[in-house]
Amino acid sequence: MRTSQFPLSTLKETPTEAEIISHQLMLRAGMIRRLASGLYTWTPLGLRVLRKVERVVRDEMDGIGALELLMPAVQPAELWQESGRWQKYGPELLRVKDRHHREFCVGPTHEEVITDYTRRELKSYRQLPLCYYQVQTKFRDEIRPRFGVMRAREFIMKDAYSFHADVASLKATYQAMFDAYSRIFTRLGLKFRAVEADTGSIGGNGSHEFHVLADSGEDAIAYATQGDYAANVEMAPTFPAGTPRPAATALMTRVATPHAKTIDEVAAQLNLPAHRVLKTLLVRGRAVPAVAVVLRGDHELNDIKAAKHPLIADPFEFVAPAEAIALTGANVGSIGPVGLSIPVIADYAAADCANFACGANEDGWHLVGVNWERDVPLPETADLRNAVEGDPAPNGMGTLAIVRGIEVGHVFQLGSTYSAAMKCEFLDEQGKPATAIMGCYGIGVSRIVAAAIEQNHDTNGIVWPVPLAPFELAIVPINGHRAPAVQAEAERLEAVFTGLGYSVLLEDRGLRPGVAFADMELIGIPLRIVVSERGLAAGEYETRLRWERENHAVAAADLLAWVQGKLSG
RNA sequence: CGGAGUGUAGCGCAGUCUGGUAGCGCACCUGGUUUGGGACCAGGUGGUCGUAGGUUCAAAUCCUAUCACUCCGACCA
Repeated sequence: MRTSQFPLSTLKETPTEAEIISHQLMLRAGMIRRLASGLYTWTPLGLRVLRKVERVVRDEMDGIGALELLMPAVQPAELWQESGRWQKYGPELLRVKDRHHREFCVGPTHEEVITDYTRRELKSYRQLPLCYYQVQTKFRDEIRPRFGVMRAREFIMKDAYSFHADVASLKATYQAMFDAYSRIFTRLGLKFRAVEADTGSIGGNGSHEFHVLADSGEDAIAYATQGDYAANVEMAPTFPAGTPRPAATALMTRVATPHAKTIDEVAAQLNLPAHRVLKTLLVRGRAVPAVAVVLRGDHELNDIKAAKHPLIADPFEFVAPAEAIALTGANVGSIGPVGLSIPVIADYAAADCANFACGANEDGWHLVGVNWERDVPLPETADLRNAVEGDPAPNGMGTLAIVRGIEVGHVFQLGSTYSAAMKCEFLDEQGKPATAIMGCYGIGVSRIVAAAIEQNHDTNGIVWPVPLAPFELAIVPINGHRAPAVQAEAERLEAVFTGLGYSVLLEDRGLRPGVAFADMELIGIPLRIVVSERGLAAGEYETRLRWERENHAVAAADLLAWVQGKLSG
């Protein structure tokens, strides 16, 4: 391909709409153009990268025996009503009516369609297991699309679904999928982590998310400093210290804390660190109007864990501030466990505190030197907070560290949620009807492109991992339009490398070298070969790897081997 | 949906307070000089100032409504 024949519409300046680096660079490199909020056109350049991702994904899916099919993007409401999700899904589901006023949705996912397809085809356990996948455009009417294709409304996803006669078969396919995902992200050259994930409202057992590690990620991942434990922070359990509480050395005393509302304000007035101040939050109870949850001041309530607690309402909800006064006699900010008449649950870490401060259940007053058992009965304890950096790791090895990640894949043992609701059945070995067990497995194909840029860029632009690059090789002749020998040599190299199966972009716009280099760097071509009169005279080429800062002088005879060595790795 | 903000040429912006009929940089076109890290000179194309009303002799500018977009929050495979 030659630059004169290929639309490179690079921008020197960053459009204001782009907030994160991958979005900025995708716009500047001319990979995407916005059509409306959350809707993007992939340019020829951008599409080349997208296709590279798809190629690797397809290759690995085919490799584990998954079968590609293609389902409609638009789906009839009836299927969603059958699964119950027509009601559950909410406004994120784009619903449309056709000319006959029949209801449809633009598919955000395809569990219903695949289950419907399979129940029509599936007769016997002998057909199982089955595993299908597709690469398809999905639509989710996100409340707030942002970050370009990272969180777009329309996006491309690889979704796979498996059907099984028993759990053992499901687990085997789940493991094969898990391994295939690991190979995909490895092949794409991305730093990633598989983490244990919340199974959310869908239910089911095993679930892992695959995250590309990047500071701009929307998810927090907790991982063990030793061993390979990793989980979404919302999933990482915390534990009691397991050592005796420090001795009660202080006397419980009432202290005025005028106008102190937040933990920081209270801690400052009392001259105590935040972890010595306990906070008391009122949440809706399952059987009672309110339950008090006590946490260390420096910890955050985890509402997923809270909603799973038998005393706490699911879904989780805070008690309205006005109600708090009636229940405790004090406003939010001055509530504490001492003398409360509603049920109290203490987080493990809060229960391990001694000589702590807490609200006095009277506005403007706190208690200091408080101790469990001596001053207030030790309530029921539970894991109710988000794990933080330095917490003991759940695998018993080292402590937790926290990094940010971009979720690019999710594998999920669905169970029979959809197959039961939609009666996806088969005859088992005894000739009895049985319900299929399902797994589902997604990869955010378009999101991977953005995630890869978040992880691979520098001040000059994108630094594609070789497997993702829109072109592997850039050939830049210096003053080719004035030096026929240079131009001829550049074209010869183009033909040679193209013939060897490399994707080559030849710069033939007659630009000044600086402009040509800047463009090739912005769009992230991994390897650049410069052809010049100087080089020809010396019998060598100047090459540069995108992730390096120095040029290499490569003798003409060695060029082929050099390129092959760099691009095969 | 709540809060904040922005809409002026393809992109980045000034002009709005104080009304007088639209400008700068980049990009683009023509000619010339240049050519190893985003050149220079000269000339040029391109905007119903988001949209619709209103006030006024006169509106990018003041008023009203409306739309779009961005950010923060709630929400979320």
